[in-house]
Amino acid sequence: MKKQDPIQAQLIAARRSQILEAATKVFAEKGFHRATIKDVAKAADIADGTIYNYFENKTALLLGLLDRLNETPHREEHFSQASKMKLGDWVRGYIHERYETLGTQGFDIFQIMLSEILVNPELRELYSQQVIQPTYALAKRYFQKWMKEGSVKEIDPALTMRAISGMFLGVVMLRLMGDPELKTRWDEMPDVMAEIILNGLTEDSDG
Amino acid sequence: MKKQDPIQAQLIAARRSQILEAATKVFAEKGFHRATIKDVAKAADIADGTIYNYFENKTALLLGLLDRLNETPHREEHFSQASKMKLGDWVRGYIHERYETLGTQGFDIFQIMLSEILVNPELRELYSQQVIQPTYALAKRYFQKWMKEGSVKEIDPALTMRAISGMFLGVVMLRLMGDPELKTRWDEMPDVMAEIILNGLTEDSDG
Amino acid sequence: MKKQDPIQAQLIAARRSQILEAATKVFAEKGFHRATIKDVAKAADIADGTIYNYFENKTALLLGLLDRLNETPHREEHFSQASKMKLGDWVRGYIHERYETLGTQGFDIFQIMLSEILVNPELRELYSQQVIQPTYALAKRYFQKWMKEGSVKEIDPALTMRAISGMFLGVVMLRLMGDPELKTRWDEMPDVMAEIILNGLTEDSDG
Amino acid sequence: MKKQDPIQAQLIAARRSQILEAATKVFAEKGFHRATIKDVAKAADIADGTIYNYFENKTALLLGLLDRLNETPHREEHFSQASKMKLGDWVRGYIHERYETLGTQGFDIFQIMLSEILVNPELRELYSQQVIQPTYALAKRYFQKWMKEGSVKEIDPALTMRAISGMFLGVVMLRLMGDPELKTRWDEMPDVMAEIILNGLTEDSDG
DNA sequence: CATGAATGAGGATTCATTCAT
DNA sequence: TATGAATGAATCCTCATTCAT
Repeated sequence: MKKQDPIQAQLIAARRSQILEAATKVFAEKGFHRATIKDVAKAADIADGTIYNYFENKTALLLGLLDRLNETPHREEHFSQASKMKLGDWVRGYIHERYETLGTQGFDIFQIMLSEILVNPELRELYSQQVIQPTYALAKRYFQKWMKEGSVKEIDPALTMRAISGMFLGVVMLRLMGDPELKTRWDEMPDVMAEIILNGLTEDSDG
Repeated sequence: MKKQDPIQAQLIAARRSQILEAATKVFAEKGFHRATIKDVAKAADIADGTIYNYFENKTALLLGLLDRLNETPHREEHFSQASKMKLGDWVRGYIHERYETLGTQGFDIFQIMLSEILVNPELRELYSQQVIQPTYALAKRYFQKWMKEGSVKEIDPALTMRAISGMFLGVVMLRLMGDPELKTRWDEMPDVMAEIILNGLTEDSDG
Repeated sequence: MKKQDPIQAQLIAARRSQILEAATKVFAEKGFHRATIKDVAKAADIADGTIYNYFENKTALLLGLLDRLNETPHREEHFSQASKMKLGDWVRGYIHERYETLGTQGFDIFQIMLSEILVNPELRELYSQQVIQPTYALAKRYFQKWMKEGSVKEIDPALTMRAISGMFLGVVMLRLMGDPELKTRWDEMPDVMAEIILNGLTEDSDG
Repeated sequence: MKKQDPIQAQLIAARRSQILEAATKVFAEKGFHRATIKDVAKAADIADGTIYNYFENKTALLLGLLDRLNETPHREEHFSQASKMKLGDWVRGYIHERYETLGTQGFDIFQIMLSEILVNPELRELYSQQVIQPTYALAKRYFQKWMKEGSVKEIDPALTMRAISGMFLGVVMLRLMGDPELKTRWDEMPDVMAEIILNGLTEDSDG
């Protein structure tokens, strides 16, 4: 009431950012459960109680992180370029981009998030609604277009999408689980995955 | 004073089994963190303290479960049949089998396990050593054979294996995250996945 | 810079009133301990901090409420009519009036107040000084008059007064404790109490 | 299972007693809200957590105290002697006894209890069920007998009982509120109260 | 080995109060 | 004076683990 709403809103957003920043760092280091609110507060250089002025509880910090991850991605943009490219290039590009958004610290926090998602229904639901479903919806449109064009075989789009996004997710999981090969040769994965997705393992004529 | 080792050993093994059985049930129901030692003890119909005669601490229960999951699988057996079949049939069969070992409760406990693996380095290491690496080692042999035979293209085996097992893992993850489509149509997934792995999404002639 | 004292004083009084009004409502609804300063501030439509410009701390709000309850009562007035009436009528009237000042919300706030008085020495002292002692002092005068007139037996006035006001208080307590009979038939109590106080339970001749 | 049930039960009862003893002392000194579980644990010379093996939560300690107060009283016994005595003697005796059970520390703890009862519905309900209602039920029987005998006037028993027990309660309240007169002359109160209850304030002939 | 009562460190959360603006 | 964000002490309760019996 005292200050103008827009400025207020900015301050609030800034403080929330500051807290989420700290949370990202602390959670990535110690994991969600081992990290305490005090840890986060210290990292953000504020008092414990202040966190509760911006987040309902500890779990809400995770939800906040999720929201944040979601601000970045330009999924739609990438899909929209599909029509302009050869399918192969597009797939490689897509994988690349998807994996780039994870970037360094992204892995750590994605690891924490996945761990909690597996165990926390609320978070799971949110992730489903905010990340998975929208992606499927988007992908479906293009998939159908490709099928009509004949650049993609006539197969069940729903399950195929799940197999493919499963591959993305699973490869990340394997890396998160510490596979050294994946860590070292991470940059080669998009090509490998794209090749499998597009052409499979067998020579052209097999079945 | 001590009884004969073999009998002792059997008793100990039995008691461990009893406890792990209980742990499986309880963890699957409540998750690892929410489940208490008391819960497990009750489910096993023994005293809290007794558990500590067989497991060093709560985490050791998870490690125990992991060991246990590994007793079952007949990975080697399946691989050994590879030479006898057409590649396509073999892949479909393998996926089927892999997913069957999860069965009902398997999903719940795998969910818990994955969640912890992501966050607990010790567990992660164990999982890597006992499950992932052996699988890779095994798969690698056959992969190379297939390549020599020409039934599989010449591609990097290490990364390819990771992409494929990533797909297995990721699809399970997506189901664990609550995807309704995957729950309903789970039985159709092996065929879809096999088709992609073998032939990719594009018609034979594409690139 | 300061405005004239009288206006200042009025503003201050008004703001205090506004706050106490809100406190009454909030305390009655949630109880003293469960109610937060924020609750009161919201109800008063002011900022938390403002309350501290008018009251030293949370407890002072209760003291303020007590002061306020004391502005209302017309104890003296009622007593002053004693000489004009028959004793019986006067007693019945007094009880009626005393209970009327409680009125709906009165009960709730009295409940809170009593609860705190029992536990908070400062409040207890204030209640004693501002409510109990004045009442006794007043009552004593009339009591002695009635004794001289012979309309009341020669008994110890101090203890008798305590027994009688104890009855008033205790009956309210019983109602506050949720007695359904008292809630339903509350209006009949003054007559019952008056009858006991005046004539006791036994027929005229007993002892 | 290890030790015999009866011995077990005794140990448990003893520990509960030990804790309630400590709680009585601590609550009486600091009040319910100001007293911490740690305080009680220290007073009982046990660890904080141990309390929670015997009581669900802090409030349960109060409920436990209430139960305990209820073990003592010999209400029924006293009432059963009613037929043998003159009404006047009986009433005086009853008041005496009722007030004796409070004895020294009883006042402190009753004070805490009342304070909480006024504010805690659960406790209120329990007090109503375990103390108030049984007393009413018991009293009602005798009341009706006395009326038939003619030793008590024909008045509404329900409300009369409430007026009288209200007097008991209220006088205690006034004492708890610190009335010095009541503290000093407490022993005289039963006679004063009995006189009022039996004969009222007025000389025999009045109305 | 089995028991389960005792332990007590640990952590999320609340909220009265302060104070810079 | 009004504001309300920031503070951080305070506390209930949980639960893995120990150990005397």
